[in-house]
Amino acid sequence: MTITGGEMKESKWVSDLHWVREGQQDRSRKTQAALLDAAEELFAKHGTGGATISGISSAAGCSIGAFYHHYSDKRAIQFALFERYATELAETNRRGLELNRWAGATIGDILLGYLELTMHNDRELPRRSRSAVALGQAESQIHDEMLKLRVQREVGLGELLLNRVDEIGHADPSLAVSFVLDQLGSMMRVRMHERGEPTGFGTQSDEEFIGEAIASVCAYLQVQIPSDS
Amino acid sequence: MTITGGEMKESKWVSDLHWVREGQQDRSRKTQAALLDAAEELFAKHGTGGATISGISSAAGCSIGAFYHHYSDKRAIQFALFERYATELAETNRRGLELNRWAGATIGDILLGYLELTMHNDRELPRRSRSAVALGQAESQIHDEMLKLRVQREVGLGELLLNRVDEIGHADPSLAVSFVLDQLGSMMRVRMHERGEPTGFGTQSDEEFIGEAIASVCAYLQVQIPSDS
DNA sequence: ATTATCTATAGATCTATAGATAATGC
DNA sequence: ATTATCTATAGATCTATAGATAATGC
Repeated sequence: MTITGGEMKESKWVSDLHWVREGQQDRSRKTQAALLDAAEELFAKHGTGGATISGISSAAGCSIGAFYHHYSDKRAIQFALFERYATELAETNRRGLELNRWAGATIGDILLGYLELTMHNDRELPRRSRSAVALGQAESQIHDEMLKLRVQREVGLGELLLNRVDEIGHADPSLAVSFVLDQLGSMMRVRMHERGEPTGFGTQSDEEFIGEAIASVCAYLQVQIPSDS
Repeated sequence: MTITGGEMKESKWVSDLHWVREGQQDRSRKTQAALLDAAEELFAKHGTGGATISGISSAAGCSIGAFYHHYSDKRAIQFALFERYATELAETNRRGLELNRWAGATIGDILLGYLELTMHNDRELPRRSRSAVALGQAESQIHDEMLKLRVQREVGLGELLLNRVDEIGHADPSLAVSFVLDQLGSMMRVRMHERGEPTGFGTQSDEEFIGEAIASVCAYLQVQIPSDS
C-alpha cells in the first residue's frame, strides 16, 4: 500500500517521496488527522494546485509551522492523504468481497450488494473520492495506484460473478463479465462524482437506478434464474 | 450560449462576468486564441487554481500585459474558454442529431453513429474536455451550463431512439431510453476522461467496446430487428 | 529533556497596473 | 490616431525556515 521511493531518513520520515513525521505524542496524531481532513476538503474544492499550505493549516486550526513540522511540503501531504484513502478503500473492498459472505447468493444478489455498498460509501464521504480524483490528476504515481485499487475490486467482483457461470447465458462469459464491471464502475463513478447530485434526467432515485442497472446487466449477460427465489 | 450577468461596459467588454476585449485588429484574435489554447492546456494539467496568469501568457508566447489587455482576470478567461468549448459542442450536437440525417436508420445504426462521433471528438481533443471538467469544478455556473449541453444532446438522441419505439420491446420505453442514455454517457465520459487510455481491464479496443456497448443496450431495450439488414 | 506548537520573517511567486514602445489600418 | 504589445514594478500571497514558547511524558 505504501508508496515508497527511497530509503528512510533518520527514522523520522516514511520515505523520500512521502515525508511524514512519526509523532511521539498524542497531539501529533490529532493535528495530522486535522491537517489531512482540511487538505482533503480544500483539494476537493480547489484542486491540489489551488489549495495552499496556509489555507490547509488554518482550516485545520493550526499554524503553518505545525504543518511543516509534520509534512515536508504539499506533495508530502498529498501522498499521506492518498495513503489514508487507499487503506480505507482496500479494507472496504476486502470486506465486501469475502467469498463466504456470498455463499448461496445469485448474480442478482451480488450485484445488488456491490452497488449498494459502493453507493453508500461514496454518499457518506463524497469529499474522499473527489479529493482522490484531484490527487490522481496531480501525481501520476497516485493515479496508477488508484487504478490498481479499482482493478483489484473489479477482479474480485469478477471472480464472484464467474463462479456463477452456470447462470450466465452469454456466449463469452469472461468478456461479458469484464464489460459489465467496466459499465457498472463507470456509471457509479459518474453518478457519485459529478457534484453529488444525480446527473441523469431520467432515473432519479438511487433505488430506481440500481434496479435498472441490474436489469440491464442481467439482460446483457442473459442471466438464467436457476431455482432459488 | 453566452453567460451574461450584467450590462455592457463601454462596449469594450462582453459582460461583467466575462470580460473580453473586442479586438479591432487581426492581432487581437490571434493572441486571444493563443491565450485560450494555452489556458486550456494548463487548466487541464494543473486545474484552474494551479494554473497562473504568467504561465498562461508565456505558454501563449505573449506578455502578462497582453493577457490583461484582453481579459480582465483569470476568471474572465475561464468563461471565455468555456464559451468556445460550448459553441463547438453545441454545433457538433446539432449536426449529429439532425433528424433527416438518420432517415431510414435503425436503433443500432443510431447508437453506432453516436458512439463513434463522441469518441472521435474526445480522442481528437482530449484537452478540450479535461479543461472543461476543471472549469466546471471551479465555477458552478459553468458546471450548470455544461450539464445543459449534455442534457440537450441526450434529449435529442432520446427522441431519435423513441421514434423507433416499435423496435423496443422493453415495457417502459421512455424510462429505458433515458437509462440507456445515462449509461452510454457515463461509460463514454469515464473512458475518455481518465488519462486518455482505457481504464477497463477487459474490453481494450474502441471497436470491441462499441460492439459490446451496443449489444448491451439492445439486450436491455429488447430491440427487435424488423426486416432491414 | 524531548516533542510540538506558535510567531515572525526572508525570499519567491503571482496579480495587476502604469507607462513606454511598436504595429495597424483609416 | 488608434490599437496592441512589452517592460518594469508595486503590492499581495505563498512557501519554507529559524528561533522562541508551550506541552508532554519519562
